Amino acid sequence: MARTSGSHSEITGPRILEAALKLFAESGYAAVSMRKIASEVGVQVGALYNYTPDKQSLLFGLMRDHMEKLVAAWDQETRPDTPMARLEHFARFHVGYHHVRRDAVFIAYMELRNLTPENFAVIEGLRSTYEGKLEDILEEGARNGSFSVPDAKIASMALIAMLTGVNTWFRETGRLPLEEVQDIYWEMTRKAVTA
Amino acid sequence: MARTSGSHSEITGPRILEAALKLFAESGYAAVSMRKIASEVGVQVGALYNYTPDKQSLLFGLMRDHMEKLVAAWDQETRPDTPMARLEHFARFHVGYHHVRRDAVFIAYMELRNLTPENFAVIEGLRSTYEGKLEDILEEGARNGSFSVPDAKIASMALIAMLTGVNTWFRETGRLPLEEVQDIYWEMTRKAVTA
DNA sequence: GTTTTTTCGGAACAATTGTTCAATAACCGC
DNA sequence: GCGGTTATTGAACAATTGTTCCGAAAAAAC
Repeated sequence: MARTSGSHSEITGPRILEAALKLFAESGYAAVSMRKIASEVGVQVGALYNYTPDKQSLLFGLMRDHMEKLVAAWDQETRPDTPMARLEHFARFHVGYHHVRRDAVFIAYMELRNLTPENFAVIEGLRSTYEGKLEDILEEGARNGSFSVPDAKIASMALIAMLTGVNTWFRETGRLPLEEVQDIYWEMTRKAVTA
Repeated sequence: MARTSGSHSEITGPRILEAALKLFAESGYAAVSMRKIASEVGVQVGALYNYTPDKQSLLFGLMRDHMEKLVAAWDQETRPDTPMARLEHFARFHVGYHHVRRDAVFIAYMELRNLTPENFAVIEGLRSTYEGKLEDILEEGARNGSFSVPDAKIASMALIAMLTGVNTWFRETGRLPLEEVQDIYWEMTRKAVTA
């Protein structure tokens, strides 16, 4: 056989990315073979190489895409007037955005080791950019007296770790709806940075 | 050749565990071959199987050992009188203990996916046990009015995520000594759970 | 309807994987 | 220094890995 009936790059391409995202998140980059990805898509291994030069690019593409969209999404959010309101917006945005993109978030945090040094630097830069958004909010709030943070950089890392942690346990079928979880985490966030 | 001069199971055994710990932490379980571990120890692959039945047991043994020691170490700590003092002790202990065992902590959090279901259940149980220690403190403090936490379970997960996050960025050569970092994180922890 | 382009199957490649095992040399109690 | 025990080598195994490539079939262009 050769080209299959109904095959289209606009269909197969995204399906490969979806499959890779899902499988990398489930089992980890190194544990997922190109054949497993192909099988998930319903295609032979060779076909994957019409869409990616190699496995590493597949991973890097997914991670870069996620991080760029994350930064862009935050930049497009409304910007409330006060640091306090901006921090609340950030906390809720972070939890919500990360929740609906569990797999991509998981990969972006877990597969850094499997990136080549150059690719790692790119992702790390994007992560640093995003983290800087929170750091800026904390610094503004510290300056105008809204917050009490001795070190905005450390505080931003601490808060992001806490907020991102929601993904490790929250399930939509669980005890609480996401909105209540966001309320709780925002409350802890607010108290942690105020006097 | 056969047995090498100076070889001893009391020496090789621990060295294999050290090498596996280091390499798993560096590159991830799936990306580390048994040959790489052997090479790090300075031995041939076959020799590893005098010390572990298979690769999975090597990983599981490292993770279980770490988690059991973590729980035991906390149980042996002094138990201050008030929930507030106990929480402070926990925050500082957690950051300190995790810092000096970076590799084991990293593996215990990153390689859960590579455990068989039975092994996963064991590790998950130990993690839950440890987390329960913090949850208990928060609940006691909530009952006697020291803390203001609407949900001790969620709060404990949030705090552990925040505290564990220190490991992702703290380096001893960095700007601050660990003691100051512990001060900052304890301050955020305290404020996050008080009214 | 013919030609060009797009997309994929299927086989092949060398390299690497986890694991087993017989042979053998070093160690150690006597 | 002899004999049993312990620890390791080195080769071998089948299975799987990422990647390449050619031919062929479907789709698109004309």
